[in-house]
Amino acid sequence: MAPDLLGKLLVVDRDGEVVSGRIIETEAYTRDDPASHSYNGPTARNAVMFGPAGRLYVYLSYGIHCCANVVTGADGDGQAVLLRAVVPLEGLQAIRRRRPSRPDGDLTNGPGKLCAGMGLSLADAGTDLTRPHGPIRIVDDGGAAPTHLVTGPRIGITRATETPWRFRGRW
DNA sequence: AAAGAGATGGTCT
DNA sequence: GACCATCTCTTTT
Repeated sequence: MAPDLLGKLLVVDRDGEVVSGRIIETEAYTRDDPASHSYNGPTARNAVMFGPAGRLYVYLSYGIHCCANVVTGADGDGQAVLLRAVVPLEGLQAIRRRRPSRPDGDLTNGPGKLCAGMGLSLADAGTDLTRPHGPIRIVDDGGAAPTHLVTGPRIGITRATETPWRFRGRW
């Protein structure tokens, strides 16, 4: 489920450099959801979404930006959670380097910005995020669950806009 | 501070 | 050929 990812860490650990951020905003997308990439069934693009949970689904948005999702459904379900925002934790230097002349508050506070700042791209699609020593992983460092949730409408979609499946953690 | 528009390319009809 | 799960820069209050 989407809220379960709030508070966890997205860690990118490669090229001898560790970058991480705490997930503070997500959106849920399911198979029976008109706004979801999986709505019309499996295609070449969304194949990862229909795979097992815990994999990274990355797509190209508006021809320019990459957006990262965590597959949350069982194999064949076509369900994923879009990572909308993280708070930088480790590797702030590297994140700033990838996002030149942006204020600190705008480094990873959006799905495209998050990918840019953390260095994620289409080439990373399909990565198993549950491998303890993998290059990209979701980590539960404990005690980081939000004290409460704020839900709201999803952003940037034109269908099923009334479905309040955007989740922001508050601490 | 808010609003508007352009960039840019894969995917699906 | 239309439609985007967005971002950034420029223009206007």
